Amino acid sequence: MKADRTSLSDLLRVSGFKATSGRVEVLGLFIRAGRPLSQMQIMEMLGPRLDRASVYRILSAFTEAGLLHMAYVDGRHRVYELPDKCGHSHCHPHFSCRSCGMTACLEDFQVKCKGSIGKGFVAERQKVLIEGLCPGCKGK
Amino acid sequence: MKADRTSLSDLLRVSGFKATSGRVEVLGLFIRAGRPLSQMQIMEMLGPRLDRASVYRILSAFTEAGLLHMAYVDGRHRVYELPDKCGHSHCHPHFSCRSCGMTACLEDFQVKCKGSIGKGFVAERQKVLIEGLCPGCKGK
DNA sequence: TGATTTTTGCAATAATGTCGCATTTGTGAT
DNA sequence: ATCACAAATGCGACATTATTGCAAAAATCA
Ligand SMILES: [Mn+2]
Ligand SMILES: [Mn+2]
Ligand SMILES: [Zn+2]
Ligand SMILES: [Zn+2]
Repeated sequence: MKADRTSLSDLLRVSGFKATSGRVEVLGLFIRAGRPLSQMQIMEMLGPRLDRASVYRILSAFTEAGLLHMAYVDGRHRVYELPDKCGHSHCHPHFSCRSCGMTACLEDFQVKCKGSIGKGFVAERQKVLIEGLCPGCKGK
Repeated sequence: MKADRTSLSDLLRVSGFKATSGRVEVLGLFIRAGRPLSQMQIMEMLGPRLDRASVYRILSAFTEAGLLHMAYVDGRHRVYELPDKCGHSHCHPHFSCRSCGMTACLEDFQVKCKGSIGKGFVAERQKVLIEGLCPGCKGK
């Protein structure tokens, strides 16, 4: 995925957005990071160049437009990511380290659901989170 | 599970707690409800008999002691439940209706994870949430 | 009952997210 | 390049959820 300013601006306009500098920066962050990001992390990376409210509005707008997914909720933080690894009904699983808080996408991890969910229920999406220890925290 | 006041008090003391009236009431609510509950729901059920801060403290203390689990996060609400349907490494899946917000425990639903989670990672717990429509909301 | 320790209520504070509104910015037409 | 218009932003106020300090109250045990 190209991440230069022009490509980002084009992508934004194709998605129906004005290519404002804030939106270009936030989208670029996600593309360069290649991992889930929360509003707080984005603020830390961007510094005071973008207002808190604007970041929230950008994340909501991007999510509504399908440019981002809400990957999972980490404590009180909502964590977003590019949806390139997700299908319509299946957002891929994530891993979260209980020691350092590090998170990762489990792209090659398969989750099979067995059994009926119940009479009359319609399942549309599944969210799977694996908690444990990351390699860095494993050896204590 | 017996839910009379004496049994509840004994259970609390066995778990290392003083059997205060607030704790007896909260634990009794969970046992009688048989479903996940949030702090807000507890407050609504108990009325002004117990302070907000006390409910938060009771939920945290119960969870730390293993008397409760945090079942899942619903928007901004943390939802707790008795851990009687959960094993050490496997908290059973839950269902959440995207229309009415109704939630349910999927006790008979099995989730099989296939594939390695990755070199060096240690998986300790899995959290699975199925989103969709409940029977009441299914027919529109 | 009285001594001891824990828990509670209350109010203050924190953390996260939302909203209204004046100002600024991006865009497309001139 | 400039202009006009719609859309987005910054800012401050507000909302909601959760946490903390501390004096008062309650539970436990001798
Ligand atoms: Mn992911
Ligand atoms: Mn459950
Ligand atoms: Zn770690
Ligand atoms: Zn429903």
